Amino acid sequence: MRQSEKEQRLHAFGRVCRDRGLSFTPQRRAILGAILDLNNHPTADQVHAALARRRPRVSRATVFRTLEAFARAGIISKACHPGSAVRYDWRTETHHHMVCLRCDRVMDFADPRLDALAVPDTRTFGFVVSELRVQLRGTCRRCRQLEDRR
Amino acid sequence: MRQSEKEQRLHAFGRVCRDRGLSFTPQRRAILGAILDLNNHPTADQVHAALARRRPRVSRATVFRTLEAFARAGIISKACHPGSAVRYDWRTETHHHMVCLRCDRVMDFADPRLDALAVPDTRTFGFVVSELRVQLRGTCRRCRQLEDRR
DNA sequence: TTAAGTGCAAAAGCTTTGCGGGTAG
DNA sequence: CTACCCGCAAAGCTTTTGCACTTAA
Repeated sequence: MRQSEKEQRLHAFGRVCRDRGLSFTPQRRAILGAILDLNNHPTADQVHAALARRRPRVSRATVFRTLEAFARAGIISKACHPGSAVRYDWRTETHHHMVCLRCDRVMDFADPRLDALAVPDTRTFGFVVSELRVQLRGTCRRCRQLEDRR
Repeated sequence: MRQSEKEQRLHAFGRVCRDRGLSFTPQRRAILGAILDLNNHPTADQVHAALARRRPRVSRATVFRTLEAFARAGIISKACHPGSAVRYDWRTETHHHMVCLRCDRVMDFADPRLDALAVPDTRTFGFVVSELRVQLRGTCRRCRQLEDRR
C-alpha cells in the first residue's frame, strides 16, 4: 500500500473511531497502521510482533483489546478460517477469500460476479444475513511446492 | 440423527479409517459418535466434554490428536469461523454455512443453486481450488433476541 | 508381533481480566 | 475534569508434546 493511501486510510479510521465514541490514541493508530502494512489477515500476536520495535510501545493486552473493540464496532472485521487464532481484516466491505487448508493462509479474491450473488432466504432459521461471501478452499502455491518436493 | 443412521455412518467411518491406514479404536469410534451427536461444528473441547461421563474414557490429548489426524486424512473437515478454537465438521462434502458474527455459531445451509456456482480462475495466484463454499455472515436468532432485550 | 494409539502431565500458545496509573476529548 | 485507555502481571483457555504403557490389526 502506498504511503499516501495508508495515511488517508488512517485518517478515515480516526474519523470513524470518533464517530463511534472510541478515542483514537497513538497506540490505536499504530495498531491500525500495522494491520494495513501486514495486509494479510494477521493474528493479534502478529500485529503485536510487528509493533515490537516501534514507537509508541504497545502492550500485548492493548493489541488484543483494541482489535476486539474495533471488530465489535465494525471498524475492522474478522476473517473466517479453519485455524485456532482470531484473524483480523482491515477491510470491512464485502469481498472473498481463498483459504489454504494446509496452512490456514487467507488471501483476498475480488470478483464482481460473486459480489452480485443474491442472498438466499434464511428466515426459517431466524438468521438475518448481513452479507454473502464466497470461500475458495484449496491449496496455496507454497504448500503445493512443499508437497511436490516430497 | 436417527440411531440407525448414526450406526451406518460410524460403520462407514470405520471403513474409511482402515482405507487410510488409521486404526479404528474404541476411542476413535466414541469421538466420531460424539461429533455426530453434537452435530454443530464443535470444538475439540466440546467433543471431550460430551464424552466425559461415557465409556470408553477418552483423554483430552487423544481428542485433540484424533480430530486433527482425521481432518488431515479427510475423514472429517474443519469449519471456517471467526473465533479462537478449531471447529470440526463431520460433513466433508461441499455445503454452506450461516455464521453468526456475535457468537461465532456456525449453522449448515443447503442450497443447490449455490452448489452449482462455477469456480473462478485462481491460477494467477498459484492457488488450486478444491471447492467453493458460501458463507452467510449475520446474526443468529438467539443473539438478536438478546440484543432486543436491551 | 509391532507400529500405531493412548493417558498423563508438563509446556507452549492464545486471550481475557483486574488494577493502578495515565490521557484524550 | 472524567470517562476511557494503557501497561503489567496473573489467570484462564486451547493445543501440542514427550514418554511409558497398551492395543488393534
